[in-house]
Amino acid sequence: MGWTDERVELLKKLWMEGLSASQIAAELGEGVTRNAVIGKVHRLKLSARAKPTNTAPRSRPAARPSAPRRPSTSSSSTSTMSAKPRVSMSRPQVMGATALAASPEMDTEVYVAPAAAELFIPEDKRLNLLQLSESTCKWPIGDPLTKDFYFCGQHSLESGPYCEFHSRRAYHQLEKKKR
DNA sequence: CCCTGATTCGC
DNA sequence: GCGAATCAGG
Repeated sequence: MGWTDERVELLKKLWMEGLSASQIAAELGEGVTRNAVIGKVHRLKLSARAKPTNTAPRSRPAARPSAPRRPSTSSSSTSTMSAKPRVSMSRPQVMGATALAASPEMDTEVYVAPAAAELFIPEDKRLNLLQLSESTCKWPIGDPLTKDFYFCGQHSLESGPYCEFHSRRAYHQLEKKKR
């Protein structure tokens, strides 16, 4: 779908209201990605959303060595393809003053706090060192010097040695700690 | 990992 | 003009 006047206006409005590109894309409907939104925003020259008192130096040589762009026709490269439609994503995710701008459906949502509950592994699910396997979460729990030590043991992700919960946890800690 | 906007460039 | 891919950052 092209950019009709209406859609452009909505884009402008939402952008100026401070919504993120992905949120605007979701608002505009299917077939519109956040990249499309950002691209359009740039073309409209309304990038500067809020510039109180500062001349942004815009220092960025950017880097585009010579990597091949889109492979027009995705031939059959024999490998495990894991498609991720990225469509079923509708997340309010409150941020700043943006939240009240778009709210098609404000339902009575019940928020169930995850927290500690997910960290508790029933005894019959705990694993010792010898019980670990490829698809087993290797997140250690407890004191290794004590009998009170075991591994998470949940089914681990393809992308790592941990289950979803612990994988996320490990990552965040690492990035934050990173130098 | 999740996400953000910015940029480039084939179409 | 459009937007996917990529970059750079949080």
